[in-house]
Amino acid sequence: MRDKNSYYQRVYELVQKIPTGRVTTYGAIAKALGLKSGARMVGWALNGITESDQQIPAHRVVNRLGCLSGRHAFQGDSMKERLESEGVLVDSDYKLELETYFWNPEEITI
DNA sequence: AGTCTGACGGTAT
DNA sequence: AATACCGCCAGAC
Repeated sequence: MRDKNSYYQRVYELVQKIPTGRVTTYGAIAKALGLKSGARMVGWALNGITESDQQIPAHRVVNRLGCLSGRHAFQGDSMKERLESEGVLVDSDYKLELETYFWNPEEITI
């Protein structure tokens, strides 16, 4: 098993596996990685991404409320813009229907 | 070296 | 049902 040293790497890989037009939550990622409550660490890992690493769709990662908690790390509403560009309807309050767009990261663990 | 915060989540009150 | 507090790991001050 990967050492927790690769924790960031795992988060990046998982996020890159998020299908277009789909979103996931920090908790789901943390859980998929085997952590119980490393949701904060997931966000921390994504903190080193930002749009500089646009190859990593960090904008597809939202909190369990379906709110774009990390939109502040993007320039203005670039996060919302991208999601809408992928077909994800984002509410005026930077929220979306998790039930509709939620993607389970454990799904690829098959 | 110690303390606090941080792109969260769950449990307790 | 809503709000508050605690827990997780790592980094920054």
